Amino acid sequence: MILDAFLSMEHVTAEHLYRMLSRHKPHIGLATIYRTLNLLCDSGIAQERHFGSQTHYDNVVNKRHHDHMICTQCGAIVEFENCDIEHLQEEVAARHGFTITTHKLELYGICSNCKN
Amino acid sequence: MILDAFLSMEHVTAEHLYRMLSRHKPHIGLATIYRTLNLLCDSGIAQERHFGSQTHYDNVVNKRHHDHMICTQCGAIVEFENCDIEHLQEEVAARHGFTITTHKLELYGICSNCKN
DNA sequence: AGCTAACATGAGATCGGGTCTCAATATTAT
DNA sequence: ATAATATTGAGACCCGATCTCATGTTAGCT
Repeated sequence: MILDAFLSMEHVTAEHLYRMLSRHKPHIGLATIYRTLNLLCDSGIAQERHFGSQTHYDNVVNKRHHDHMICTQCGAIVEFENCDIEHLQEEVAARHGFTITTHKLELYGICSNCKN
Repeated sequence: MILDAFLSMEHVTAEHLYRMLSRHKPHIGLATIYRTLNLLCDSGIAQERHFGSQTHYDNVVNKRHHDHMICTQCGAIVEFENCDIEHLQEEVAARHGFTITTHKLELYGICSNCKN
């Protein structure tokens, strides 16, 4: 159930899944949701993202590496890829003798919908 | 006292300040440290950074906008500026009709010291 | 100096995400 | 059917950060 619900959306919080699932299964526990989401992360199906106070779990099935734009008004999350940025990051790191293992790039702002 | 201690270093956590200051002032409270750090943030002297589980407070007096590289081994934090990356970010955002208000770019990896 | 109103402090309670525990339940293998 | 193993849910617990409130400190008046 948790896997199905998770796969049906792009980004979700544990709380959100909990609310969704407890409609059909009233005694589901948050612990199980967190446990399952952690399993999904371990298996590479999900990835944790820390945009705000709550952890978002990103469904990365069939997705390549990408970064995020987050609308601070409606919470919309848009994904994007940009090799040029990645390349520049490597360049900066090399200049400091640094070897990158992971990185985090998040753009916060107002999405096109919220401007109108 | 808190301001002086804060200004004497580049990045610090509330806990770290607390341990430093309580050596000379045993009854100092964590609440006061957090309150003061929040004031410094409001006044633009400090900026919060969320690298790990604890909030780091970045002393931004006389600093321009910059991003960070964090060594996952020793915890060293290196600052860098890169206009090209910023520019590409704006480009990506514009392509999605997005107006950036802030962004977060963090490179995690191994610093030159830790490689030896 | 004396008085008061306004503010700052510290100890500990509280909050909020997330994890852990453990008894109960479900699954699997024999 | 039985025993061994794994999963679940309720609630306790953890940790960083914030809030509360009684006490201390400071500033502004006279």
